[in-house]
Amino acid sequence: MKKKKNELLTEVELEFMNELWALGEGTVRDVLGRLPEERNLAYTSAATILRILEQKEFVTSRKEGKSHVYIPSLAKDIYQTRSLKDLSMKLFDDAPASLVARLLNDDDLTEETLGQIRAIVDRRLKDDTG
Amino acid sequence: MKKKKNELLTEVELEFMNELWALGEGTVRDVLGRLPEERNLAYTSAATILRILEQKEFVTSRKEGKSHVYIPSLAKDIYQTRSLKDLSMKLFDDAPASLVARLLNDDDLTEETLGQIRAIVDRRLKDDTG
DNA sequence: CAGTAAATACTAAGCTTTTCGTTTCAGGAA
DNA sequence: TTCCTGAAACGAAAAGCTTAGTATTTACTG
Repeated sequence: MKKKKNELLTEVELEFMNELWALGEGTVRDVLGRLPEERNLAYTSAATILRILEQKEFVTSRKEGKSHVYIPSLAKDIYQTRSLKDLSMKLFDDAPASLVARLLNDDDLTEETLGQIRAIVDRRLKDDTG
Repeated sequence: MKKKKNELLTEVELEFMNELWALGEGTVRDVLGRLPEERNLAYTSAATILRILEQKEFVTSRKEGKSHVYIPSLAKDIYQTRSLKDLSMKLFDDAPASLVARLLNDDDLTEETLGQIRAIVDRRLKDDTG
């Protein structure tokens, strides 16, 4: 009886969702138009991806003229949380703190980013205790 | 001339690497023995995965008696950093701070985890300035 | 050496993902 | 209505992932 739906997007699905999230909603042509020049994906391929996304219920669509307009049915922030949980589980022994530790260890982090992160943590702690 | 190697592990590859990282090194049987009861994977399947990992150069092996002992050639922390960079890039507009923000927004976080995260950030800032 | 048990190598089937060609369909123009 | 255009639906090829069966090799035992 375990339905065990796979709730994670594939690589290409994520690529498309990112464009839809940025657009709010859009047709096949809208999304295709946002992909980088060198992507060179056939129109029918893009249409297929969106149809699959709809089938998997990551987006819905409505008819407008002769086109379909696709709308994300999953908010980006929800999906971000889901992905982080998945990564934390699979690669950080389910310990979000060690994920943060690893992130902060990265030498490529700029001072600015570090400052932002501190601010975020501070704010969260303030909200919590005050 | 772009080599564009795919440096990310697949789902099952990661499952196996996790066991090898925990073990330090191990044979097919060692890894298989660490998988959960209900996984029920054939010995030959496990052997295939490890062979693939070796082929993709995520592990090396040495012969010991009649078995192969597999050794990670990629450290877990390196791979953690790589994965975080990938996720940050693909889902957080390349802004690690927004990744942290999302992580901290998660209601499931315990007080303890929050405290740990603050400590980690504090420590990192101290190291940096002092 | 021959026999046996355990491990590896080989091969392939069955999925899923990614891509796109062909066909079908709907709406507007002649 | 018939023709044309742009879009969607369908089907399927190509590639990669997961699983496992069969064949072969290896190392020990008598």
